[in-house]
Amino acid sequence: MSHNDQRKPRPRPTISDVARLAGVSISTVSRVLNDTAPVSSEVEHRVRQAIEMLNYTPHLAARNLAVRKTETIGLLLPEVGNNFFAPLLRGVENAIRPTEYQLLVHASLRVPDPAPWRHSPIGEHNADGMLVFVNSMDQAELLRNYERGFPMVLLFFTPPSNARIPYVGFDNTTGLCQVVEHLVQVHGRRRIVYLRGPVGNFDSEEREAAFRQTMERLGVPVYPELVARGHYSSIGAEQAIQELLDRGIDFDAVFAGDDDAATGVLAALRRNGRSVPEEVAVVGFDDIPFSAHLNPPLTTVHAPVEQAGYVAASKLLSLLAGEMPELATRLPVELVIRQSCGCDRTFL
Amino acid sequence: MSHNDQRKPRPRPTISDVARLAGVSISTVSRVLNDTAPVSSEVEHRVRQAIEMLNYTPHLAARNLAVRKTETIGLLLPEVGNNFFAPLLRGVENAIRPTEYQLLVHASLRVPDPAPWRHSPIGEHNADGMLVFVNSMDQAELLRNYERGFPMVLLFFTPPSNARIPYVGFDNTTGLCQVVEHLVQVHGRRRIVYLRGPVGNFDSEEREAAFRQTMERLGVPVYPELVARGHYSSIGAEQAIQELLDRGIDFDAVFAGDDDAATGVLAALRRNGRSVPEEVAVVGFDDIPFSAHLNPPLTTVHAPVEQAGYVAASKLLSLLAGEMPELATRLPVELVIRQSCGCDRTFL
DNA sequence: GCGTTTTCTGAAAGCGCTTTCAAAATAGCA
DNA sequence: TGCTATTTTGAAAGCGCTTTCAGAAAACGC
Repeated sequence: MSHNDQRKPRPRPTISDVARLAGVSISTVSRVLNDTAPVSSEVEHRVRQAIEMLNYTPHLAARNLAVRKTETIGLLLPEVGNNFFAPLLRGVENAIRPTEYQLLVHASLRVPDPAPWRHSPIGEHNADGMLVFVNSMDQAELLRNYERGFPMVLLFFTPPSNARIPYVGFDNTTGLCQVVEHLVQVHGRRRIVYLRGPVGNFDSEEREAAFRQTMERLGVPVYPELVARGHYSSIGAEQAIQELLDRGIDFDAVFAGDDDAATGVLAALRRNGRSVPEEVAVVGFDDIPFSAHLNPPLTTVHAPVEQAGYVAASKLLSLLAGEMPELATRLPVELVIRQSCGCDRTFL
Repeated sequence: MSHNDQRKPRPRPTISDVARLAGVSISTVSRVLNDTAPVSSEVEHRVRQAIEMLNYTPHLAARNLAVRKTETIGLLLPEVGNNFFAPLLRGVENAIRPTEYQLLVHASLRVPDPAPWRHSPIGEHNADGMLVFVNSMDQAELLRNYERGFPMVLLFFTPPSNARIPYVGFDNTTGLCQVVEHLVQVHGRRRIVYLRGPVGNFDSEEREAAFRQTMERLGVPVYPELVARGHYSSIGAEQAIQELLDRGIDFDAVFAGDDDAATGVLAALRRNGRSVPEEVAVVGFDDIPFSAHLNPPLTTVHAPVEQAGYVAASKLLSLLAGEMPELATRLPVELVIRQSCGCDRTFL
């Protein structure tokens, strides 16, 4: 109803205003702004003074248009509920900070686009390159961007085989191998439930393959009734476990998929009076900060999320610099043993 | 070293390319793109076809320049380590999604700026308005933007008294009052340690004031040796508690500042063999998802972070629409009682 | 001092789009 | 059919900046 009554909405000064006030041409102002050509110190001083007085800030859109670069890199995420966006972002930020680039973040909810000609909300038109999180962009668009030569790097999934797009992910295979070996070799568990992530999730599928392979190698069967979907979420996992329990299915360990899911597993088990780790051991994946504080402290595999963000952004930066970074990076993960597996490490 | 060998880096098509291919003028193309004026259906069809063929996407910087709007709103954050970044972003995204706006996120590390004329990395020049998180922008710049009439809304802090900038925060006072009352009235605690947040943090100061006030009202003293700084972080709080313990200071409860800090408190206490809640009760603030899974489940006050993001973004949107939203919003918080205070709620 | 470099500066074009403004095409009506 | 009212279209200016190009000024050499 009422008007926005912020005061003095005088129009923002432009480069011409500065030029006029300093008594020079706009070219000169531009030169002192960007230091692209020598300017006599007397003139430079006048210009700086004018800038100061007017409180002038160059208009980025105009600049971008003129130089045909946006100086921003995009980060495309799927639904933002995920607990590891914070560290991921931190990594990206750290890589980007020393540069001129800005970060444009977009969380796509994957709604079908109303305007068919308007492609992704972030792309060639508003970014010089982008970081694509798994499940945030469909394959067709990914390919289209690739064909156009638009710089991208993929986070936590690999590109279609014919596209040479750099990506970074975790060494899921080794991680799973280690945690499973630990469960069966040191704790003698055999009926291990495996909680998958969301359907179509790359990491999830890779982990499952590694799981089956390791189990086979160790000679312990993967019981079909013990693999369920935990959706990498606390409540999803809780329900999955509850259902197994309700169906009277017996198990002595669970790989939760990730740590979020592990908290759900812990909750379900506790509510049903199953002791962890005595009756059932539980392990996660990711090692989010809270894992150490769960009850019992969670044995999990540490995934360097922040580093992933950093590495991905660095790759993109080098792509933008015209270089071709290493295509694939698998960040090493590390088994961190606490107590939920049955080990007796003292806390912290 | 090697070149970026993505193929076919043919230049992106412009509106002129589309016009030429469709055999019309660029004005016409613009019109079908934006539906700003009637276009005969035959022509419209040709244009759409051309757009399709060329896989054309309008260049946003150019468009922004022409219309003098950026269609993006900025979100300025301090260091992104914060655990409630994810829900906050989710709220903001939800509010923004139905609109045309994009979200530009910038985490400022508060480094002194090298180029003095280049103000905030996000501001008038690249956004139509912005959401300013506490501690992410200095007062001078805040005021400067305000004077210019640049739309902003503040998150978790109030503006200088002479600036009518909308803000949203939590009802810290009520929250603190409730949790403190609970501690002293139902659990009879009297020697309560109070862990402050980071220096200069608005919420922290507000909470401390409320704490002192409530204590006074209840007639229980605030012992100076019991107030320390927990920095709203797990390890900060852990150290603070450890130090109190080392100094042999006695206490029977601790208000941790926030839930992150509470996990640190719990860890320190456990490591030193103090039982929670029997010997010392601990409570937090925020109610992050993990709080329910801590050992023991944390009694805390629930702060609707996602809602805060949503409300803040909505306010900004209405500011952008030329309206003046309600200036101050204090989101209600709610005491959630679990077990770390000494209550015996069954889990979940 | 005078021609020649070298340094500094301004005019003007152009980045890709929107948006007047007026002309061209079409429709409406007598 | 002729003339006006209406719809559809294109030319051109302009958004705020960078950058080429060439001219002006200053510095240099002899």
